[in-house]
Amino acid sequence: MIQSPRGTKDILPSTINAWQQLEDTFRRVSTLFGYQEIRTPIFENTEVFMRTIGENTDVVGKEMYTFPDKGGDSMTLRPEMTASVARAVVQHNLTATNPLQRLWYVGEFFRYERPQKGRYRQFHQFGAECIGSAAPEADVEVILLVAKLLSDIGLKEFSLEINTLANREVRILYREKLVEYLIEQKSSLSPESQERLDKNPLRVLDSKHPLDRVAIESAPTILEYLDDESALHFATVQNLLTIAGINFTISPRLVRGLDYYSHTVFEFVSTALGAQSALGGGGRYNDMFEEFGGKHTPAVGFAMGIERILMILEQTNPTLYKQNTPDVMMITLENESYPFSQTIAQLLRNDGISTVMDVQGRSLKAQMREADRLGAAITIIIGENERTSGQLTVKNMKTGMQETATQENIIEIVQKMLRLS
RNA sequence: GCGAACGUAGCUCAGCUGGUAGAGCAGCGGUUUGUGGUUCCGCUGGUCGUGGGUUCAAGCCCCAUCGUUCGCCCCA
Repeated sequence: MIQSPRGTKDILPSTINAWQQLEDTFRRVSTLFGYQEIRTPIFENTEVFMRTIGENTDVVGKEMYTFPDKGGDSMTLRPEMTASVARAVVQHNLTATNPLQRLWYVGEFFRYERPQKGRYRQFHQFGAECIGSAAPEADVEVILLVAKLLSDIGLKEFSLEINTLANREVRILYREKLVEYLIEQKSSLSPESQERLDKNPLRVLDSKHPLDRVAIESAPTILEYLDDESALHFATVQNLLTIAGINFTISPRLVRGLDYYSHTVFEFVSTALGAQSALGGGGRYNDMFEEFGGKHTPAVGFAMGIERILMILEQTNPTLYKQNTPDVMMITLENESYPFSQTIAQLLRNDGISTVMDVQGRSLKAQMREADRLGAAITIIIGENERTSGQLTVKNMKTGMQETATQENIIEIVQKMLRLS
């Protein structure tokens, strides 16, 4: 048997309703905040991600789906969206007509790694980017959007963690200080972290390895090195969040895995998940647009993993998974009645009443059972009697009560019955 | 990429120290012939993940492979 590739999943009709409802919420909340949808290609020139995400990050180092196309160019299935959005904004010079771009997206992404719960090779993210503002108000706007989204989705068990990675000068200075400190402790660090010392020292702070815990606890934090600009930016973010009534904690060790962040970074963490606890996160990236030949454009954005959201909702909100049910099922008793049955079905459908009918020539009992299984609110029985007399039998499946109707008033009768049930 | 566990009917699982497979649910049909969801009865459905090997004999033992799960790494 041919199976779907490792780390990929079919989304079947039994769960599609939850996906559609989530997508509706994404669209609605994004629109509430004035964000507009953007769609970009599923693959890009590999360079798009190499430049922005950082060559020493795991995403680029070992997780990208990269392949040569037939012309010999290196292509990569997108592992995230921010780089693609930045590329598109520069390519179409969107900021020329409106220097502030509020954009959102939802789609599939690809990372080549070992699948486990809540982590797949093809996965789905929702995200938003606020492009063109360096102000802390933009950072907060994005966080408020996420918070509104989570609460509208019905997710309660999460917390917000924030940190600042400051501006470039501070970050470089801090990185030096941190490396100085860590080198003293090098022998007691985990092998992974010893490796990170050269490549991505900030990531050591985020290590969960027990060996690193002691060193991390007493490591200098970036908060001790903030200059006036960075400190003011971070303070304003905190102030605005507080005014908005958003609870948060400051985690000086939150650094995110990608190279492009500066100033505010944040993560929404589920308290209901295991190892894959991060629901979504984001931060400010002020230096990405130059990479694509655009002018300096400060921006802030975030992304959240849909599979993880669904994992939680599956337990807390099972009604999300309810499948769509038809309003009416036509029960057709013999071959001669099918044309009449079909005529009635079309009549109902043209009035916006979802209607199914038997297409297998099954028995009355079987058709009734199917109507029940599909959750049809109403059945309309058509046999020889109805066909010759023009009197239709309309049954309310919940109460079991039956009425008769004619072709002329059938819509009226069905509408009334639907309103009552 | 590393470590561990697990793959038997559509689903959840049983299957003794190796003797060519079973239950519940679901599906289909029936219960006096035009009424579902509850009872009762019957039926369909599996090259036991796949490919090798050991054996008179493999769902069970061995090897490989694919997949899943849980960790590590990292992240959504």
